Amino acid sequence: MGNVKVQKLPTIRRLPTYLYKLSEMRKAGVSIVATPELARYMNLGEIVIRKDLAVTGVTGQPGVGYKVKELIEAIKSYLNWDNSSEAVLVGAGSLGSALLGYEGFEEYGLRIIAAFDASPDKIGTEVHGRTVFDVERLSELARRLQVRMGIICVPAAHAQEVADRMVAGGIRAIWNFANVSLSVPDDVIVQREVIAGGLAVLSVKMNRKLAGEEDAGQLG
Amino acid sequence: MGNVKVQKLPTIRRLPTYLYKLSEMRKAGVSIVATPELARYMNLGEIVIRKDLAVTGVTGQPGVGYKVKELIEAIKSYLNWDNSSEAVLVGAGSLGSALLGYEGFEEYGLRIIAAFDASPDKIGTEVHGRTVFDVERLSELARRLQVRMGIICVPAAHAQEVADRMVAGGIRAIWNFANVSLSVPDDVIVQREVIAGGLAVLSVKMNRKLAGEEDAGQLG
DNA sequence: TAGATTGTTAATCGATTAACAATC
DNA sequence: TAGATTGTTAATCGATTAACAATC
Repeated sequence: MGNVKVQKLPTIRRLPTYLYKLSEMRKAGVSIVATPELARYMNLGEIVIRKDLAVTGVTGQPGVGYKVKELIEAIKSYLNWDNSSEAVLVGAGSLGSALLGYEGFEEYGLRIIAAFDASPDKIGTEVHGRTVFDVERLSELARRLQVRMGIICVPAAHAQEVADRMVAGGIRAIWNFANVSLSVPDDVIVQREVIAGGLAVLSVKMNRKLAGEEDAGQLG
Repeated sequence: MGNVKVQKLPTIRRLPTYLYKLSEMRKAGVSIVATPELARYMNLGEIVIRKDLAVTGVTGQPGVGYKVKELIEAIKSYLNWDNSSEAVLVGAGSLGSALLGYEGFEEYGLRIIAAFDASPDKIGTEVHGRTVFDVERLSELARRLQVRMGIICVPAAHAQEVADRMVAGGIRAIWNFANVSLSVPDDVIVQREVIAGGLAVLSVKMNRKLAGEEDAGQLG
């Protein structure tokens, strides 16, 4: 179904959080960071931090710590976020607009260069500085713009159709915020985002809490 | 740090996806579902599905399948989504507005009953039918409304302050979309949502794909 | 040298997968 | 009965945690 087996998924999911923290530190002029500080920030054990950082290939200095700048570069390189990739977004509703307005993506090597929608009310307007095109033109423009990544923010009922257009337009990676599983060719990757998943985890934690147990991280 | 150790996290994260699919099926008049169909929908192996459904305590009928209605109720009950809980949301920016506008939450037992913001431009306005109050009134109103859950959609720099107000207002569960780790008392639960985590996974999948490996799910 | 921290190796734990008997 | 599917038990695999030597 167009996907790739990936290991160390929990670590990978945490990398953007490290990246954010490290960037803040660099801005503040800090050049060295040691595990205990990151552990506190991440709400995780020190060993977890060291194992996480290890995947990037960076090696720290015993008794001292890691170079902030080196870590930032290594994480970006590991995620291939150093050469910023371009994406198109389909569905300029509330979620789509929120993503278009999120400035943090630049830091994550993502540039959303165009938006698409099916509604005549939206086509031709600008959302956070990006023109909204007719979704009919998605394949054509994706191909012309040489975009490799597509973000789907349309209602579930239209997601497959949008995915088809993306594939036809040469898109090879889809970030899917719609609540459906997509059928795509084997050489196309789909990452589905289910925000409600986090809510489910929170709900279970609440229930458990009321029942008694203790201790874990905020990420999970 | 105010948290609970939870097992079977991957399963829990998937439950909302099952719930969505099952609700669709019920709407379509389907009353029985078997593993193979769900496996196809979820892009997962059949055994995973059966193990997942097992946590809800529902028992299927060999050779036949599970009762859709029974599954829906069991999942909702497992997540405690049957008695819908109320929440307040802070930060009526683009992400906050998107969440306020998301109708799917009702299905997930969540009702956002009020919104808060610090900006005079927003205070007093309505966003998707909810009045935006001054964040100064957060503690007071949360207490009066007897709300147990808070959703944070403010910039990282203000998140801790908002969390403090929530705690002061009697909120015991925080869904945190800001890019910081929050300090809260031990009896408060925080679930941090890092959308960029999904982007990281997608990036790594892309890189691996270019390198060659194969096969996995869309959820991950 | 003493203190701190890294990074490796081993042990534990949980999640995923496989095999298969039980059931409709 | 035959075919399909469930659910249990065991095997494999990977992730988390612990212990500790190596290094600055």
